Amino acid sequence: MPDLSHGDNAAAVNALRSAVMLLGRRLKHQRVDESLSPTEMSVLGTLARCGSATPGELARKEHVQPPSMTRIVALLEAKGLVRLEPHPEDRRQKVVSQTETAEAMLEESRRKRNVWLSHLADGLDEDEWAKLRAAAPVLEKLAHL
Amino acid sequence: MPDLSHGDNAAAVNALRSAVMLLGRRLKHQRVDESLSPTEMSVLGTLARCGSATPGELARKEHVQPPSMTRIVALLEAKGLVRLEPHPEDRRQKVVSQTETAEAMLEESRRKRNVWLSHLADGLDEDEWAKLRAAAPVLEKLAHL
DNA sequence: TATTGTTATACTCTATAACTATA
DNA sequence: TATAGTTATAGAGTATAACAATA
Repeated sequence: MPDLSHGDNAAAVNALRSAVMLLGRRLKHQRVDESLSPTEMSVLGTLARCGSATPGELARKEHVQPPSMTRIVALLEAKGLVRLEPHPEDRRQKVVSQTETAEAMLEESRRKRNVWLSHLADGLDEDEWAKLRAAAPVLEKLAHL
Repeated sequence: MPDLSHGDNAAAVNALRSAVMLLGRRLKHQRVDESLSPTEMSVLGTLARCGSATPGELARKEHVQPPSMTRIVALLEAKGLVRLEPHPEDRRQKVVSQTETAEAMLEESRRKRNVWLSHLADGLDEDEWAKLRAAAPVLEKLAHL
């Protein structure tokens, strides 16, 4: 493995870090769904993919501490977006799954996201979009590393 | 401009958003410099590039409200990393610039960042790194759009 | 004893509103 | 009047520590 690109990687990591923090701050405010925090949104996305999960599993997947996930799940339940059921085999655990309301809401948020996307599209050319599309799965992998 | 890629862009934005929020949370904790928040770090980076700036300019560049920047600058000053001087032409404004301590600290943080980078390098192959390097400037542009 | 989830509490970062000083 | 910066205050989101119930 050649180490030539190490310096370039360092520069890239530098740029990524500042861009990620800045984008994170801005995304917090440009929410596609008012009244739904980024992490709540992310949990719903995870449930849409996985079907259902225990609070502990969700905490691990979102890289959040268990007490934080307790709060997030409680908020989602209060909004009618998830359902909590007893675990069939282990009475300590619970099973969290999304409701039909959540599915409808995710569809609606997809629509709103496209509006925001149109704004961004004006600022980036096709070549830049191609780079973003290529990097998106890598960033996801990186986030979960 | 063909609209064929719009759906793909939406998917990419989706992935980017969740990756950005997740990475943001993790970066908050995996700080290259203990006792220096991501935004404080970012401000130092900006000052390193621009030489000096007023609190208002910094707030605009970091997309933070003026009172937040007041606090950040005060924290950096307390740590001896920036210097505040009166503006030569406008007595309402101030000029913020980095100290020699800050430069030394940035160098030290660069060293620590490479340690973290080595960890990441194990998880990504060269092709993935190439995609990240290509996307890094686009993400920065996006963050400032 | 170890593990899952919760409660209680505190901290960090940022925002909004109201104020001061200068232009 | 308008602008730069500050002070005071509040809110969102997360963490740690201590606890309950179950394994």
